[in-house]
Amino acid sequence: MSLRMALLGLLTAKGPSNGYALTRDFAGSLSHVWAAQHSQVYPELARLSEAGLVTVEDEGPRGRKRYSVTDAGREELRHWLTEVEPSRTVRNEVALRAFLLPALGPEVAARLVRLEETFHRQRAEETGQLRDMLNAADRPGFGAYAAELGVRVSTAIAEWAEWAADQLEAEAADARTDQADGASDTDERMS
Amino acid sequence: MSLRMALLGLLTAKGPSNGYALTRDFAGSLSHVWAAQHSQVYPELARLSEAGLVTVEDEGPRGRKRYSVTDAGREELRHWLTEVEPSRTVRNEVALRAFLLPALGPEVAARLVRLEETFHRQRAEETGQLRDMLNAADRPGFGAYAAELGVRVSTAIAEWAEWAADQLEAEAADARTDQADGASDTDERMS
DNA sequence: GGATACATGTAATGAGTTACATGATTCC
DNA sequence: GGAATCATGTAACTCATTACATGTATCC
Repeated sequence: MSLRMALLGLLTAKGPSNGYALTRDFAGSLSHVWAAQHSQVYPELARLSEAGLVTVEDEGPRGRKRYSVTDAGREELRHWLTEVEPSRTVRNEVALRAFLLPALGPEVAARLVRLEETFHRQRAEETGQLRDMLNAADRPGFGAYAAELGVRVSTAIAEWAEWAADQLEAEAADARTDQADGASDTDERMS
Repeated sequence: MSLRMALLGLLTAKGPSNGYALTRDFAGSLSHVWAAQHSQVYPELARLSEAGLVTVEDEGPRGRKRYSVTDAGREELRHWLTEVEPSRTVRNEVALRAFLLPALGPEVAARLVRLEETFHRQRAEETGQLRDMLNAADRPGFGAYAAELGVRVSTAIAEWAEWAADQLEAEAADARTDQADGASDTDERMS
């Protein structure tokens, strides 16, 4: 359902477009929000068309199809946004890895988390630039709220990673001094 | 792959367990990290067992099977955490809805975003309590890092929602005064 | 004895990924 | 003429959801 709505939304936001361009949008400005490959986009556009939520305006150069939203499509999007309870199911690999971290020794874990920090600092930076571009554009609004959200979430993750790495390094230091003291309640964790 | 690793990780963290209990973990402490239903858990445990990454320790009361991780399973988890590049594909319905917000009028959008704020403030609160419980437990570590991440991310989303709602309400107020002034470049957005 | 929680599975369907396949235009 | 990009599709497979199906122990 979400992909369907993403497509309706993109076509509402940008006006008529084709599958190829929409796929690029998923790889670009939408990439921190929703992912989709062309192999998913084309069939879904066909289904939307069959359902009367979009229409093929015309066929251009290399078999290119310009889709645009119909009134029914706009209504469907509005309905989904306002009436349908958001799905809150989370499936976040970064968080899963965070959960599993203690299965590793604190030193290895700290190193991994530092990498995570770098990645998310960078993502926050990039998304911030995107947001600034969107705000400067002629038609802000679309994408700008999502970009702001992206910046805030990436920053929060980066800060968590920094905190976690500090914790883990302290833990590693403790373990070392304990060992030096000959205190040996043997550590069962994997190294 | 992630579900597989989540199961290996849970069994590493908690020691031997059965499919029913593991499914409850996904609904509980793991619910803000990774989702899985029992219909996914049981077959995956069977596959893990066949691959020699877990073993059935014994069969209890109502056909209950106690699984525990093997050395091969522990090594597989370690390998995945340290050597396999994390998948960064994002599919976040909250963010998608944020992206699509401007397809609605600012007043309706503001109302929706306020609901979002409430939800995430609550989630942050709950996850914070979970984190405190985990930190007080005899074997902290597992889950505690993920819970801290959850608190920070939920808080960031709640703050974004507050900010966005303020923005949208200001926009709505602007639109009203414009209209009162008779300035009518007609608004094409859906209400 | 009846309700509830424990416990495990399968089947059908839908969503998403990767790989295969093809062809047209444009840029150099 | 060759490479890159534009453009659209399908097929096989994996992952995930919802619904179906069944039976056991425990609590009251």
